[in-house]
Amino acid sequence: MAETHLSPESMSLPLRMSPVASVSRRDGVINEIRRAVVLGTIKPGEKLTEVQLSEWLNVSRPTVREALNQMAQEGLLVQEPYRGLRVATLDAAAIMDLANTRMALDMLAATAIVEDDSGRRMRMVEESWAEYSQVEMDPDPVIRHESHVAFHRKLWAASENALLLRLWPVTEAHLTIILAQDQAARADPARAHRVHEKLVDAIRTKDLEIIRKAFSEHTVRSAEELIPLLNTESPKE
Amino acid sequence: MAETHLSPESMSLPLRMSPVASVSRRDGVINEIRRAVVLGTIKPGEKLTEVQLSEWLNVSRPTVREALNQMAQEGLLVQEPYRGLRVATLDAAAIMDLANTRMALDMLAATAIVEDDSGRRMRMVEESWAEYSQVEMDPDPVIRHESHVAFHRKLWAASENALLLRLWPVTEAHLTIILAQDQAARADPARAHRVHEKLVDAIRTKDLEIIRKAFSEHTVRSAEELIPLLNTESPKE
DNA sequence: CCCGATAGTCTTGTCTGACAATCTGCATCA
DNA sequence: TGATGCAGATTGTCAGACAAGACTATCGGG
Repeated sequence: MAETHLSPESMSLPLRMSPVASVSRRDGVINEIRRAVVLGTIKPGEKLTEVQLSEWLNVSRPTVREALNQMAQEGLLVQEPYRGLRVATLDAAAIMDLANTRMALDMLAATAIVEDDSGRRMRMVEESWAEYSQVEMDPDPVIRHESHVAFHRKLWAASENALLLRLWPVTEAHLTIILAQDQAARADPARAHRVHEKLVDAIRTKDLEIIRKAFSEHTVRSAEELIPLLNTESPKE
Repeated sequence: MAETHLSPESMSLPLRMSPVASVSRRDGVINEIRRAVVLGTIKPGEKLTEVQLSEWLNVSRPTVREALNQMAQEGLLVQEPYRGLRVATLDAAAIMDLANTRMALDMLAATAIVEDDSGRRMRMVEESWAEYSQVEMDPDPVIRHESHVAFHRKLWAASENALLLRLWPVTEAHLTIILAQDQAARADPARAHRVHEKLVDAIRTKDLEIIRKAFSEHTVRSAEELIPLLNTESPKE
């Protein structure tokens, strides 16, 4: 996988319409590493070195370093001083922590959405759902993961709560780790579609109790299903 | 500020938890800038340049850069590509966002604390309260701010929710900005003491409704009081 | 006189190369 | 055999440099 150079000059045509703000090289590096984690190319617990990655991705060490710092701050990587970085591993407790925290924040977002009389926030939800529906069946698991993640981020964005949006990257990192640990988790896009459709339907009712049940179904239940699947092997290198 | 070496061999008991993990120079820079923001030395909206800060703090530009990146990620600074960094400013909506989000997450933490039968989490709350009480009347406003912030962080830590702890830095950054924008907000330590005492008392009852009321009193009310005090001057340099 | 284009400058983004601090593993010696 | 110390590896930090994009001010045209 050494030939994934993100040389911008190779493509002279400015016709890429991806809204990815990957203008900077650092963002490119981040995307590349994140993709490797999602794909399982880099396994949880595996050690990463700055020089290795800089050769790998054909960028300088400072650039790699900035990317790694950011990802460590988000929690996708864990950093031990003078000892390197590893892809984070999460245990059963962490999975439940994520589920509980998302319940709280998803409900916060939902409350803000249903309390908006202008209908703008609800419209944003519909937009997110439409975009998600378009690509959810993509054969590329990375694309599916990204669209899934983007859907939930847009749900938070629809609440128009500025802090919530800032909390998202950290939440997403945890989510990514968990899904990366269990490959089977993203094996059933049809089921994912049904669950998310119920979620949107619930939000449309504007009944917070119904919404809570739908989120519980979506988040807590899937977490409880995920925990027994944990392969609890010790971190190796 | 360089002589903070305390040899770990001197104390053989592994009792100490976090003396200051500021082993690195980057953390020193972060603390320095954060302190300047809290003190009002750097005002919201003011522009920061990397070279200026590196001369200022006597460190290299890459080090300053790493610090600035981290703080931008936390939200204390806002970063516009090729245009520099400024101390973030928050409007009334953002203050209410912070209050609502903290309500949700504080209640999540409180729920985890009261549901813990071992009593360990409640003991952590008591510890946090004891530490906070010791320094809350310190004449240095920065010390007071830090102890206040540390108290709330430890409340989240007491929930033993790993994700919550990772969400704290972003939350703290918003809190810091808001308090920095309104100097008067930290002018009354006695009142702060009463409010926080009621908070701890409420948690001791283990009654979630009482706890909710206390947090509401603490968080939402103070936010509503803060909003009219906003000096809505345009960002200058 | 006012307005728009262009050049210069400033700041960030990135690179190269280097050195110090620290951890790890292996070899040596009591 | 066990402890010690040295060498390699990796991170943390530094210095200097250049390119890319954005801001500013001057100059020319309407």
